[in-house]
Amino acid sequence: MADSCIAARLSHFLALTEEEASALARLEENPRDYRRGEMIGEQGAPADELFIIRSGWAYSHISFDGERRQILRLEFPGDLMGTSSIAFGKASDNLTAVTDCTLCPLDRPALRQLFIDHCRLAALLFVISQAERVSMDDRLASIGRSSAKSRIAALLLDILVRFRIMHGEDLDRVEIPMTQEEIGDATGLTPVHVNRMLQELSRDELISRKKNEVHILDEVGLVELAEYINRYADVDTSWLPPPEA
Amino acid sequence: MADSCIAARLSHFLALTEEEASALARLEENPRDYRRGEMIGEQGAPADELFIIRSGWAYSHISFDGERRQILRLEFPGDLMGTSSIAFGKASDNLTAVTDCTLCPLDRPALRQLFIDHCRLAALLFVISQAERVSMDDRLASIGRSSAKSRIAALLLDILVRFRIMHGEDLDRVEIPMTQEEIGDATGLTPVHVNRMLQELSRDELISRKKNEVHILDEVGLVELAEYINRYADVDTSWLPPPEA
DNA sequence: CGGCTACTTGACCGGTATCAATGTTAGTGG
DNA sequence: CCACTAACATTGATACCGGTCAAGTAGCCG
Repeated sequence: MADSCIAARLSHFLALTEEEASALARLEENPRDYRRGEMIGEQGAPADELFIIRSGWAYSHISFDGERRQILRLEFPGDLMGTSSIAFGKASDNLTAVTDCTLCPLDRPALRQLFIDHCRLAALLFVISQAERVSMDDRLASIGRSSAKSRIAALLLDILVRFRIMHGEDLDRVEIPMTQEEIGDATGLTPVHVNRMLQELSRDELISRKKNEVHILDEVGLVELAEYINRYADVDTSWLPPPEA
Repeated sequence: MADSCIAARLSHFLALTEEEASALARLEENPRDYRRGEMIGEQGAPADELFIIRSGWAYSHISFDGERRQILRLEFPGDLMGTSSIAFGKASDNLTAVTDCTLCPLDRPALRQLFIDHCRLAALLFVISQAERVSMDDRLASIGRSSAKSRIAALLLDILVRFRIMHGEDLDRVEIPMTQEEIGDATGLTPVHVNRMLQELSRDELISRKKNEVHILDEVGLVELAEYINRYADVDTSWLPPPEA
């Protein structure tokens, strides 16, 4: 099987059949490249594509009066982006490339076919989307009810934990290619204050930084500070329909 | 057919086949009553039920150290609560009755069977969960990036717009049976500040209040202040798999 | 009537935003 | 290789929004 990002991602939750893996691989036939900072999709534009990230980072965000904006989700290799446009004809958010990245567009008919042919994968996508929703719940709680320092800690942990899905459990450092302004847009803070909080986290010896790389020194301390709950650890796939053989 | 809450809800989005409707009807169990303030489900508890609200208000919330908490979603009649427990064995949030209310519990194992037998319904649930996610996106943006007054305005508008679905488009006043502390838990504010902002909205003649009833005086002004986007436009289900019959 | 609970009001404080200046790094063209 | 530039990161000074604390008021229900 040619390397399919989405298959690699899903197989962390479930042992895929040969059939399923190749159906997924077929979704990724026409990769498209975007440059750092390039806008992939725009709020309000008619959208009948989803994207699977093959490489690079992207994020979805809502912007207000042109200045303020809120980053909603960071999207990593293997993630399925733009799923909100499944429910609406129009995109509800902007998609922007954080780094140069390669995406595999996938149109709604293809997804539909997947739902028909591979119910088990459909159910798995549903489960994953619930997990994402729960993690949005946690972000809402974090932004609504905790301090700037805790929010930054929560963001860092979320990135770390999600990277571990692809890179192994002993990962303790991540290259974060976002500007501090972007981190602020994700956490609801100003860039200046992001900077100060990162410094405080370093001073508290919870993390250390070199260039864009963040090294997690005291994960337990960070988890406590952020009141972080790792939701991906609890995903339950035992109830899914059986493989179709 | 005895009135099935969930079939009624889903048929707002899609014409159900006879087969599908009766499969849904089989999921239903006896309605259950809860009193104002009663906890319906608890964070971390094993959860194998979903609920459809037949009457009353409820909300889901996460609580932290016992004091602080964040209300995630307000749930009104017709809403499906507890879907995150489909993906996890355990509830990720608390469910509490705002008013006395009547709920229809749905059996989770039976819902699993539904995924196997009726992929189209599974896809529909997927779509609905995406729509909910988009509305969470808006709340995240509101809480992350706007002022206290705007957040209150956004909450009021959201309640109003969702009530209109059931009570008609010319509705301009809503009875809100929440305490100001609960409004604070929904918007990430303290009860004291909620009070001040409500008074400011009144002083600005955007709303007026009598007891718990809020009268929307200047909807355009509120929408502008909150930068509110009404997402409850038609959900697009045109791409779903065809009925199986 | 008393004792809740929720709402209201005022005084004050602190965390975060804002504004502004400086330092640092990467890229670009000569 | 260096000068120039443009982002981005860092630092400091100050302002303000919303939090905290505390006291008082108004309903409501026994």
